[in-house]
Amino acid sequence: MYEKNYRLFAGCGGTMCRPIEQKGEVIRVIKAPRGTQDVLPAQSYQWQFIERTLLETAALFGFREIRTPTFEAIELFSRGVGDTTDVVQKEMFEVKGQKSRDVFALKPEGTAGVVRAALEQSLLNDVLPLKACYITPCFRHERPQAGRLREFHQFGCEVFGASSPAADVELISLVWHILKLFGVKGITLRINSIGCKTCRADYHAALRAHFEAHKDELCETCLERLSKNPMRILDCKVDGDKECIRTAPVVTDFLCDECEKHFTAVKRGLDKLGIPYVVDPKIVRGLDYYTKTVFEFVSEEIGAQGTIIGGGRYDGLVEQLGGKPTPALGFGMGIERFLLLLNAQGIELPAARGCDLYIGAIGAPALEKAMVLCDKLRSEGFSVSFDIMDRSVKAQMKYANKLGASMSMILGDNELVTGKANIKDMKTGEQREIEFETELLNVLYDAALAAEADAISEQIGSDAFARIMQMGQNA
RNA sequence: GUGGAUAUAGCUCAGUUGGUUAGAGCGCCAGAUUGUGACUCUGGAGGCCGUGAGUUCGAGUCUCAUUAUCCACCCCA
Repeated sequence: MYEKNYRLFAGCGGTMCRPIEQKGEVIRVIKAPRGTQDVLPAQSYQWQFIERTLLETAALFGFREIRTPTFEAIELFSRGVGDTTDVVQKEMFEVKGQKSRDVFALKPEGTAGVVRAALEQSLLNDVLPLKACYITPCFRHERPQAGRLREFHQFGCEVFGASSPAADVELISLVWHILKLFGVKGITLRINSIGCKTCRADYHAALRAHFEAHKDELCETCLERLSKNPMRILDCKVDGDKECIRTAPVVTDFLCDECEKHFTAVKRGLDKLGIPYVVDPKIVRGLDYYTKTVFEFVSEEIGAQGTIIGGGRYDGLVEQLGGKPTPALGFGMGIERFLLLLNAQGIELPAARGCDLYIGAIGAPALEKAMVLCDKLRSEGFSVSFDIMDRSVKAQMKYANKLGASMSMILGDNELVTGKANIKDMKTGEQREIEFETELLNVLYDAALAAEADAISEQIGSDAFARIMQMGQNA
């Protein structure tokens, strides 16, 4: 029987087809698609905390959240991100409804959708600058690797309407604030200017001319890059330290006056704010829309995919997507990569809210009472639990311990008669008797007040991180 | 898309030159005198050794294929 059913799945391969027999039918366990990740209950507090902190920090800089669809017209990306980019050419997920002829793309990045929404909803006709931020899933069909998933999440910030270098500096300083807040170290800010439309064209031409002359020295991928994205050759892992690369022309020598001035002002602003950076003429962003300032925040600690934040100015994008010429800039941060970094550096995030009280019960009448009490306490805003597993008292206590309940109380026939029960502090083990109908709520309020007082005293003299943490918890 | 490594319990991993019924630690569940957690002790559940074929009297172990995972290239966050 088993053998027979098992054979039904022979050939489909992989652990996803391990059969499980239920009521005579074989039901296989389905695995998540390649390159996707589950955020489990035990870790979701990390996500919640990070997301909250990012949005709140961005709010300090005047950014408000925008939410745009997960899928968009394919043309939005081919026109926005660039027809020739890898992202558009070979990494997009396409989706369509079974009954519809229209094919869409799952968004491979966040910026294009924001620009689309800004144009469609006429946000750019309102007060400028427009500052919008978002947290969104992004999808790219690549081979999964450390720090590279097919579905990943991006926190992004976009500024529209500001051409001043001060905008570039402010945006970078937002990232700097975030990194400081979480206490991450060892991140390098690398900046570059890749010029505007005209001076970049000049530079590309010069670069191509240079490498055409050294074609025989280049590796295969670099030959491909020569036509597609010649700046990438500079960063090649194979050819990286060959003579022809050292002697190659440098972008910054080709910047027009305006771009040159802009870049100088950005560097000056960063100096003013005390933000350390490295000018790296090899930085190339893979998306076509970037102009002038580009930057990356890179870590050495999370594997080969070390760019945690990447961004820059994209003065031509709005026009490209049908709006009037509007200077703009933004960045995207990979939340999974950021999490990898936090873990690599052993940075602990505040734990999720625990259980305030566990009410154990012996017998049906007591269980009913526990249920009613829990219901009442929950509507007062306390996190409480009771037994829904028909467990023994001992097992209930064990469970309360595993929940990390701060207090516990057991109800049985005796308690129902006297109206009194022992309430136990799970940390110290101390017990005291209370009248649970009248005193329980006060006990919980007292405990909450004491916890808050502790938190405040810890906070005195502490940093912004703790304050934001507190803000979040009170919210 | 290209290359390398790996695949044994929920997790981390043992498993000898191929040899009876595949193990440990952690976790989970249950007990250690009446209705109270943590520490300790005892017991239990949970695996066709990723899948398919081959070699062999005999395969978790050797060979091939396949799938998946990880790492790197590429690309990017």
